[in-house]
Amino acid sequence: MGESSTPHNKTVKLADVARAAGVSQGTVSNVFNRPGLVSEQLRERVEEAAKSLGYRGPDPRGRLLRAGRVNAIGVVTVGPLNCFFDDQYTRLFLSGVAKACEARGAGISLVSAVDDEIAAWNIRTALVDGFILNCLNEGNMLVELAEKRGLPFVAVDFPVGPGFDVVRIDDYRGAREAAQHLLDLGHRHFAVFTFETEKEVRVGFVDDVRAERASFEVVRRRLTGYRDAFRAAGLPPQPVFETGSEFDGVCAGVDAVLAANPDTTAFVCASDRVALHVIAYLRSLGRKVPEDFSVIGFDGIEEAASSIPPLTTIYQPAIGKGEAAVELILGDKSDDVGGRVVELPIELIRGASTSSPRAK
Amino acid sequence: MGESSTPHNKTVKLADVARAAGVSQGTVSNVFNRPGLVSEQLRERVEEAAKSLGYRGPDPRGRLLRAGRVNAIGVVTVGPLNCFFDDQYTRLFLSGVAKACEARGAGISLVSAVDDEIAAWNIRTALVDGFILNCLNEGNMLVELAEKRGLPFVAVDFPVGPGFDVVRIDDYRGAREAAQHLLDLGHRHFAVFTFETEKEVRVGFVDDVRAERASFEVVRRRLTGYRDAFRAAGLPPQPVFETGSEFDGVCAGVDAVLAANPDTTAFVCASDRVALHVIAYLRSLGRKVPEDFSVIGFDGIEEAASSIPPLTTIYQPAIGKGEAAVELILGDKSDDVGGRVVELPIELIRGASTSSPRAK
DNA sequence: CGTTTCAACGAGATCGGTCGCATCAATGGA
DNA sequence: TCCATTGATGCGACCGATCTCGTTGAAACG
Repeated sequence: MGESSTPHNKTVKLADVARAAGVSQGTVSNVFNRPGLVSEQLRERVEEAAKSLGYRGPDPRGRLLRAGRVNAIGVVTVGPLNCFFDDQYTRLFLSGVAKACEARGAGISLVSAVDDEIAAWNIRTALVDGFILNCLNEGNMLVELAEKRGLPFVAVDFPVGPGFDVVRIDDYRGAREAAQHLLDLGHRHFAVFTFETEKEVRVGFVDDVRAERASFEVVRRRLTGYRDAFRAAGLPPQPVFETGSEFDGVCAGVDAVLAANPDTTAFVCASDRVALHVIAYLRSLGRKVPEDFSVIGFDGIEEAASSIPPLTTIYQPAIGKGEAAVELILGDKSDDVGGRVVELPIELIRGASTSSPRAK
Repeated sequence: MGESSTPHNKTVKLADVARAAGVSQGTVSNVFNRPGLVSEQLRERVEEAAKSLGYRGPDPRGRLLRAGRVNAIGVVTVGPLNCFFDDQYTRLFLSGVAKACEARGAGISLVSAVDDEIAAWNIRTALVDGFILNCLNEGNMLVELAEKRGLPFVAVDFPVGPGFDVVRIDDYRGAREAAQHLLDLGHRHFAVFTFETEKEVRVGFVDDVRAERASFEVVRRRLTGYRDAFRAAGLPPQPVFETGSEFDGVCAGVDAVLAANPDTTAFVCASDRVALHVIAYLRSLGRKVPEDFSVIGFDGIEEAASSIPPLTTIYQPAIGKGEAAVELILGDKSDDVGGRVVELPIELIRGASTSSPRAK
């Protein structure tokens, strides 16, 4: 009872093992990290000492401080952490990020930015080598915070800015192609279903002023694309409705649009998710797609291809965006001036959710 | 040209700011972390010095070494990183993990374990406060590695072991209920579609020996559940086919089973994903569900509820499992003896993919 | 006016490793 | 035999911040 046999009160560290084995710290470090540099005899002695002391190997914290590199990148998103997993498109994007990180042997840290304060703290203190900034609105604080942190970062779907890299698609063209596809089929009365124009979803019609002032540049670019397509076809402005991504908002949108304009024959949706909601709701109302209404999505997620009917949509390479973002951060650092822009191609996928409008 | 005005070659650190402001390091630290403890006058002086030196605030690496806590937990999965995002069930599980982490202000690190060596390195060196071990097979190295690391960890869907916590469901009962549901409907000829029985998928029939030796305990428990249900109903052993989770394997399974036993009327599937594949393939063969065949899934993912027909399935609380795992790691550490077991309830969801077999 | 008290701040000791360089012995060739 | 080379180790200096004490000064108190 006099003395404890195991020194459990203190964590054993490299120096303890070194002392016990009668060697220097550097040698112990080598035993664990570069065993080839150490003679077998000495190595065994050190390993024995380590085992008898219960040493578990070099603590990554000490290594980190010395090495400087974390070997992980942080993915930031506005909103709660689980929004990384709640959305199909985000999921695909992250899948690309994951694939590219894996290939480079890097890890991924999910950092949340539910509110401004948490975002600030997390971006200041996250243990990462760089950031991927997702779901941004223009002038977003995230970019400022990342700049302040001084680590490399990539902004996804963001207006090009000075000194940092951007990955994006041509949202304007995507929107315009979607509208054009329906125009080509003969549609003349549309409903445009858009993402939130402000930080908070506000289900309802969106007037021109609100459309032009939309916080998210993606939203502005797309709305402009639709507008230009309609205008070029000689059509008056078509109604724009902010539905958000949830089923309820979409239902409200369908109801409102059909009440305001019973001639509507085509729904132009901000995402496949919204489009699938539209189809489900129309079906529940006893209306058929594409016989009664044409519906076009955006994204090209898996569910869109296997839905009934298969969705016509604007495919964007979500996985490719994720991979590109990682490459920008982890890749060649020779010109770290930033300001590189990667714009990935989109493509119209002709499914069976669009057709010529029925003659009335 | 004699001297550079900005000392850009070295990173400025706390000590530099302290020297420039003529205060101690501790005071600078307080200015950034506990501003209230510092007189306004001094704070301004320090902040000015920091700004003029381009100091970006305390480096998290130093803080980490000193503080000890990373404030993040690592989620480990066998296989590539992107398998976190490629599977609906995993996605739900992680959504639960994310939610719980968010609530506690912790971050999430995704750590990959593609092969043994990478797993060993990552678990040894991941900057986390604890691990959630996912997708395990019995005797899996992951548990040993986590034990060696000496950090708290939770094993999900794993045989109970000494000294560590486990989150699971009653797979035996789930399987038995699934089979019983179909037995109650009058089915007598089944096909059981199972996950991989070894580390690598091997599409094909599974004999008793292989079934009993299955690497994954989940698989063994479920197969035992099915077997006991059939046995209790006075039925001979029913064919078990290893399909994996991909469409091709499932098609092969359907073909093989129908060729071997044309009387088959019911498919008992390892997951909703497999069940949906079965339904899709049967439909492509011109067979109807549930008129020609009954199909039951496992998991209760969203797609199962919205499929056509809605899937009958054994629901398991994937999100709840994730939350429970986080609670075990981050929660009350008073009894850190480990060995706690959280078993979450399952539930039979009656969809429309099962019915009484058609009289022949 | 002496003493207590408390806030504000400084000094120094960690936290746990890793890296560069010096050292020392052994080996090999001239 | 002697010097150059090579390989294995030891030594000490960081990496960057935070925590624990102890000190100081001034206000407060009797």
